[in-house]
Amino acid sequence: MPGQTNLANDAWEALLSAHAVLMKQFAGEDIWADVSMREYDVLYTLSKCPEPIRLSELNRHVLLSQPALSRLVDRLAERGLVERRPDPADGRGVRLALTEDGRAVQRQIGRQHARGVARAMTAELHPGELRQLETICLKLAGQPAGAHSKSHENHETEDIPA
Amino acid sequence: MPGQTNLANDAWEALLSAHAVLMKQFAGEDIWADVSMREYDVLYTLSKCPEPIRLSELNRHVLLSQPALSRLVDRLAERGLVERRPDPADGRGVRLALTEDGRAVQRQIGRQHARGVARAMTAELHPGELRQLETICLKLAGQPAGAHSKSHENHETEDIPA
DNA sequence: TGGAGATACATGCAAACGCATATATCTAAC
DNA sequence: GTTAGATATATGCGTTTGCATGTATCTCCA
Repeated sequence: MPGQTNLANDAWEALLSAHAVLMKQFAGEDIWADVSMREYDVLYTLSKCPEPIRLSELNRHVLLSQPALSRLVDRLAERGLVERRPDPADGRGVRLALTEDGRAVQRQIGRQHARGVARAMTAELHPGELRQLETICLKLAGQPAGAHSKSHENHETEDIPA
Repeated sequence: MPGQTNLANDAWEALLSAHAVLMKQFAGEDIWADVSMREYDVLYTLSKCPEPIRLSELNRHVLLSQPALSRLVDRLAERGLVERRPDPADGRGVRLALTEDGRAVQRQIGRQHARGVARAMTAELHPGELRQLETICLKLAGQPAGAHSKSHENHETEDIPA
């Protein structure tokens, strides 16, 4: 069934292309003086966790090798944006959470970044397409749309992905 | 209109998430011994160009800084996979193309990678969704679906994105 | 024509990355 | 209770990245 194959590969290429174009656009946003996009990605992920999470869990959401993430978190901790403490339940593990500063920084950058994201996305897509895109991508990410595992329902205008 | 904003940001987050999950999956594919994924991305892009292209043009398709791409191409050239020659029409520029070796390597890796891509994408999405995804992502990438600028119509099972 | 500014690519250098591996802890089987 | 193997994170090290900037060429207008 090479038809399916081409269809799938064309879709993946398009996704990759959209990702690259938008990332470049966002990278040019001039709001990354204090915190790089990768660092923001970590801060954002942490901001969505109701409780401290493990490094390995964080690593599932961030496209970095485990050592690279470990050291990135180091730097954020040294800057006082993230708190890293041993896990009482597992001596090997660490538990990571935003500090107050970290949360403040995430919100501040996030607010600005969200405008850029909304601008870029709504410029090309109408609401129906945005919903289609979300649904499809959630499937690809392995968390089908119905599965809103916990919180995250309808914050103000909070919540801004990287 | 914060409704649109949330919609847009949720869609972007989903796209980001899908990208990360799939990239990790593909990275684990065990076909990247000779050529890294980033290098393959360059080889693939070049493979789709009917004629040599400029570094700056290539850079529009690859998520790397200009100096990083310049050096990545250097390495590929040293390995004999890419040919880099001055542009007769513009003394500042270079023109890049795959060598025969480069084309062979791209095809070889691409063939295997394409299977992984097809497997991952078709596992979660049906053909209609694949088409929707492609259409939407092409809009985001700024090359609306109708605009198939040149070749690229219906090769065998050729054509495998990174 | 000539010179200011823009553009294309390359290079110096510090920071960040990935791979391999070390270390510590946990788990489970005996 | 030991011990073998798995898991979570950290560290050494060579490679790659990005930023700032350098060099060469092009463009355009006075």
